Amino acid sequence: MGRDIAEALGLLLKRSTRVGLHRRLTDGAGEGVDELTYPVLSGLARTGPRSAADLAHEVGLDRSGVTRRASTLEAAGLVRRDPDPTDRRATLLTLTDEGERVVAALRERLADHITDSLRSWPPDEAAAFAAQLRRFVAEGPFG
Amino acid sequence: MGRDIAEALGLLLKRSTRVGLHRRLTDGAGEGVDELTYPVLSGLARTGPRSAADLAHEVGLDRSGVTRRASTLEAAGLVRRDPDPTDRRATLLTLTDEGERVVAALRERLADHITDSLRSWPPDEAAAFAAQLRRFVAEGPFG
DNA sequence: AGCATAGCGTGCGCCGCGCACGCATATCCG
DNA sequence: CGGATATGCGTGCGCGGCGCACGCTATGCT
Repeated sequence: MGRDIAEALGLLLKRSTRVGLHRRLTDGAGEGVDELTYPVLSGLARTGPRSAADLAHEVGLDRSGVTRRASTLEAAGLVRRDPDPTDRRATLLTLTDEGERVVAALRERLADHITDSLRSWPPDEAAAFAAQLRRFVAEGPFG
Repeated sequence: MGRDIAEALGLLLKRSTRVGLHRRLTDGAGEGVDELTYPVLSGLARTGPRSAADLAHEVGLDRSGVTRRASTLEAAGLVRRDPDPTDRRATLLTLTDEGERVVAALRERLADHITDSLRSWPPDEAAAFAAQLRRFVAEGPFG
């Protein structure tokens, strides 16, 4: 039964890599945001202002990569570099209002997409599935 | 509610990219198989012998990439290049017995991993979740 | 004060990837 | 039946992202 999940997961991932989901999601989403910068943007929205090193660990990328992507986003006006008030070495990456708006729009777009694909499901089943998926991810094998 | 799924999916994907899941899965799995070659191996196991072009479309990669990865796997003795009997231009990529064994072992390893992480779930809930996940992927927004 | 440590940005080298070319074969059409 | 076009394959090339390491600044500990 774990085998069923593994198989479904495999298929899901096959279509959801950077070149799949993130590329399609961010296609035509404006200046500076693409399949590479999106994870940074999204991670930042998820946890609020964070240091580059923190974000790097979160995204599973090298710190330098996060820095560079953040610079792209900064140039596009979606991310701001604020000095950390408690540590003058650190700079906190923060979403600008525009950045917040963009990421919110993208998330809504994805959510709509998913909701739409669940149109034919009984509502209670869909809700149960959502809850279980959340739980699976939270407890899941990829913690 | 699609929003819940989207969020969970985002978290899931964040940890399941090539550098995450596939890397950890194939770590120490033997010569020639790593996070890059695994998708080729796995896709081949899923659909049987196929041409490189077909596989490329399946994996969402350029044909040249598939060719190169297949060469790696061939050198490791996991994949064989058979001439297509119906078309002398084409070469069918085929898993060797050793290749079958390796991919089976990897899948079992992943399945065990997942099953293990569902230990605390009521069995019927887990089964229902597996079925729903399969359905979601089949009908899903990333067809 | 002084040394070890942590955070940041940047230059460098590696490597995967997409593009395009050349070659072999197959198919189509006159 | 034969030339033209199309398809499949492997490979060379250039681009670009990424990890590593360096230099710099700031911090903390003794």
